[in-house]
Amino acid sequence: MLETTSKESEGLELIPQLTLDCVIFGFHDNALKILLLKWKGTDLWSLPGGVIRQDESLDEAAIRVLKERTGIDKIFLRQFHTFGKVQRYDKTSIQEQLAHVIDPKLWYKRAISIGYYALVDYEEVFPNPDQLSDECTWWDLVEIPKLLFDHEEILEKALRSLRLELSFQPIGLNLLPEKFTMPDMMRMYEAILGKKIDPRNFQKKILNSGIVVKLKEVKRGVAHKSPFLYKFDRKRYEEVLKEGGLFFI
Amino acid sequence: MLETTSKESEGLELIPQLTLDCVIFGFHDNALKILLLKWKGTDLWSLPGGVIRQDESLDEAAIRVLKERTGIDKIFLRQFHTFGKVQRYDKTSIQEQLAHVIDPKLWYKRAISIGYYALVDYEEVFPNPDQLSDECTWWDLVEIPKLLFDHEEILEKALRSLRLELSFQPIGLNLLPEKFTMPDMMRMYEAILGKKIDPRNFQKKILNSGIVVKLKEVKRGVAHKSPFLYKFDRKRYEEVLKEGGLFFI
DNA sequence: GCAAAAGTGTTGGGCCTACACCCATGA
DNA sequence: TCATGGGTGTAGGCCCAACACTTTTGC
Repeated sequence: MLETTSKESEGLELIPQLTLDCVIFGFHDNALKILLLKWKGTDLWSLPGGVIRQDESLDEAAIRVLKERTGIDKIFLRQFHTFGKVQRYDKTSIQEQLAHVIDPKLWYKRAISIGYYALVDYEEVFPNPDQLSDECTWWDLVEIPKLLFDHEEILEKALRSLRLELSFQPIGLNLLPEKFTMPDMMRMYEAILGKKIDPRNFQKKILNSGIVVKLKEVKRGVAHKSPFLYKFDRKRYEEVLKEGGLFFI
Repeated sequence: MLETTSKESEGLELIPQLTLDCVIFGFHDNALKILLLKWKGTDLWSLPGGVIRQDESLDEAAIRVLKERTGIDKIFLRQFHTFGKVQRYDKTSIQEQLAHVIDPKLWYKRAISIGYYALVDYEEVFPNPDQLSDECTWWDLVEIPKLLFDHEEILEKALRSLRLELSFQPIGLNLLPEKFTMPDMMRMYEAILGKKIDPRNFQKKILNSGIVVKLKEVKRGVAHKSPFLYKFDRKRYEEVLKEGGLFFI
């Protein structure tokens, strides 16, 4: 999270003391992944973030940040919380650690940050560092390093919100590729919820809801039995979303 | 929602362009009520709101606003959304309508507002207008007048969030008085959800959850059969909250 | 042929829904 | 005594959870 005027926004009018942070979720290798930035010349990691211009809405700012970091612009995005404690973290320590990147005098005395999370198709993302970082990398949820600022708290809350949303809405259209297998989808749910699911019950439930349709193809080239492919039925998916159709797994 | 430096905060350092709006829910006469302010010398209504001081957290600011309007300081409070479109409403029109109260030159060109909702015990509230309004009054949810700014949208979203929360958590400890009857509680649920509930099923469900205990008293002085009184079992209530115990009605 | 993952059905229990009549009280 | 709202039980269905073996494929 940038809490200073960054190079990319130089000369543009910004909303003072207001920033945003994005928790970008992807799914790969049967694990939930999160996109993190490594600060230049350090081994310090944080969530991607940005500032808000006077001429863009909060949602537009979040979309811009996501586009910059991932190359994707059609994105599932949710604002989940605004973080506004007076002392969100130890600023002095951060200023020292990042003094070689940002002049300590440029930090706001206080910043409020709006938290967004996004679900993206891992395969379509081209991670792209910003001017203050020299790496933008996917991290497995269970291997996340220590994060700067209050980003562990933000991540925690994003994950809780995602799990809640998953509990009463279909999710996944944005996390999975166009065609996917039922075990893929199930492992996505397992990764998000952090628990094992019974494959028979899962399949019944998903098929009953009608949000996916079975294709007349199987996935070839994988070892063992070839799994069927499915795709989302977008119309039905939207319907279930609108109904607020309960959807506990 | 104040979008200018108001008298009450004169001389205090504020976070620029950031405000907060509160949807304060109460329950009375079997109806869900909302606290609204009438702007001085007008018949224009809006939600109570305020600004955020540099030395207070967002939550503290919300608590301060609630305390000022209701006199209550132990309050059930939820941050539910941050509203940040570039043009949240027709500013020119608002500036004209309120020109006699606020110098049009003092308005921010744009303000972002953090939405909170609160559940309070109607009986304990002493509604108290702020410096810019001459009335602070409860309104029945189904009789709400047109609201200024984008406050109808904010109210709408607050209600959706409240209903969602009601669906998977116990609620009501803060809306009902110390002792209440089962029909009271049921009508509170009906008022929030906007639909009829079967009294037998409701009672079973609530008693099963263990969040209330039956007292050895009945409510006297009401016409017709005397209903039993109940009170919340706070310990069990907190437990169910933590479990995230599902709680659909 | 063997190892690994995919695919698939049934049963029991609990929970939710639907539904109607009697009772106590104040007026 | 009457009108009004409070209090209460049961039966059916649906959904959910638990559970294990066969099939297919690549190696």
